[in-house]
Amino acid sequence: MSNPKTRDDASVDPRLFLQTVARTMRVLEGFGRKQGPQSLAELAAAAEIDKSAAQRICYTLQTLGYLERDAATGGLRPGLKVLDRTFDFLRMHPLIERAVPVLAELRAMTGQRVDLSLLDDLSIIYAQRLQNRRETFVASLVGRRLPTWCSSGGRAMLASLPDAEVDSILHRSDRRRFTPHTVTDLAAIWDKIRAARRDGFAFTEQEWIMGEMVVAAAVTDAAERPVAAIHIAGSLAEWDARGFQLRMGPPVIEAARSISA
Amino acid sequence: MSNPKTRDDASVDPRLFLQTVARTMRVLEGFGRKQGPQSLAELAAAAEIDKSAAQRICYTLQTLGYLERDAATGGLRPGLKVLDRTFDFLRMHPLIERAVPVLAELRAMTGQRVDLSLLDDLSIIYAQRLQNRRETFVASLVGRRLPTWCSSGGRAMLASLPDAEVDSILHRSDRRRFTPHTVTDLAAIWDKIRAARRDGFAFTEQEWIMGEMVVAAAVTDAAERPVAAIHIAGSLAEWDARGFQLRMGPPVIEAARSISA
DNA sequence: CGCGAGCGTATTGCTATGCGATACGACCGC
DNA sequence: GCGGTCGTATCGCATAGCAATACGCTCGCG
Repeated sequence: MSNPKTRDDASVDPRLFLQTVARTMRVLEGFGRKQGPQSLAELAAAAEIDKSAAQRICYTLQTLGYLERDAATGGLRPGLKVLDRTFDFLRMHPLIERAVPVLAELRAMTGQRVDLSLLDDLSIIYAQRLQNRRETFVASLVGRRLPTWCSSGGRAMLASLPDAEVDSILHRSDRRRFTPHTVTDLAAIWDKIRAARRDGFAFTEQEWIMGEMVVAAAVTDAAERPVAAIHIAGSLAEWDARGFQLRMGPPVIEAARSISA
Repeated sequence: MSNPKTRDDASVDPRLFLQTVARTMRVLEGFGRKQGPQSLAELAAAAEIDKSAAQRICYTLQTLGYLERDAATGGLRPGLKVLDRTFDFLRMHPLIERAVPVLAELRAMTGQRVDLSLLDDLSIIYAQRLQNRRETFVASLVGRRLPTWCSSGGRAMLASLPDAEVDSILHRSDRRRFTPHTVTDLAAIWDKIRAARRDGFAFTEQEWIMGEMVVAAAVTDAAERPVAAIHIAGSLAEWDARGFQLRMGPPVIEAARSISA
């Protein structure tokens, strides 16, 4: 996850870098791996610190509401305060507030599921999701990461990047197969990206979830760099691929354009 | 926000409490107040630390991806990594994963907006939101806080608490008016809570947003304590209050029961 | 046109703060 | 009932973080 926005590890100034802060964040990041509440020892191991340090950090985080004890198991899990930070992130983000009404309108107009994702180098992250009527199985939550190289939004954003950066991302990505339809071949992915450049939107079909297809268009900032993507997802049970692109392509392009800087 | 789960300030053991961690979190909490990216000095002031400390903390958080520089203004705002913590919170929470399919089904069945909120003493926090077709103005995001005393979900959860705790929450709350219909009188609120105990769900009408009414039922844990609430929100333009309660009351009760421990 | 207030950034020596080894009691399963 | 592992508590030491200070920059106001 060596985000270009994130400072490079090599260039960290130890005079300004606070070990305690880094350890604290590593503790909070220890939840990514396993399901269910974690023990103090597990968090210590995940953060690569000893039990004493984990004890002090967890005690403090718990005091502040960023960790909670699970009533059932007695283990630790992220606390409610985390959602306050989520809210701040969404509120302070230059795109989100502008995007929300546009997404809502897009969803009302198309009747499909509409998502907003943000680019973070090798991953995209869902920041908003507006589901459609018949979607009962919503595995995706705010904060979910998907690989840039095989998601529709990711490909749309790649299409707005210079070739060299696309190559860099594709080469650093772990291009494993998620469904039988995932396109993993480099040349084939490049074909898809060129198609997205030509059409103004990317299209993927069952590359992540079977039965699902997605059109997506990139949102760019003032410097014309892609920062986000708008997705429209539909079911193969209701649409054929060609008709879906014809119907959803123009609105998704227009929506993305309208919130670009 | 003195959550009962949060350790009491008085009983903090200074031997285990890390000042640096607390300062770091106070910096991140500095975004709550104002709109738009913050300067280093503003964050320092909000966290009540000097510029040096803020510099070290912000440098570290930025390195780790929890803060970002805003491209336009050069100011600071919460970073993408925040959404990873959101995802962890949602994934690790004992209720959320069980709740999501139930909420989706409820939304499909009723066609209304459906929310899941969590109780945090004087506030409730939205953890999931499934909007309805015609909702174009979605001011509410994940992490949004609403007052417990005047929200439908909050009243439903109050109804599941012993009288003494209800009194405590009501008295510590700032009961200001949000719309002309907000019920601020203590005795009147108690009437509403007793009605919720009788009916199994709470009902509010235009107390937070004009034109909106909400039914909500509490979700309880193994100890029968309220931890969350399911809301169904509808528009006065489409329903009358009585009909809405008759139609939405039973399904919201059933949904809340099905995810209670 | 230039002055100064405010910003972000960089450096330093001091000591309070966080460190990690250690120890204790509780709980569980082999 | 006995190791293993858990969470919790204690303590002296040195290092990690502290606060003061200084520098250059950009605005906005005079």
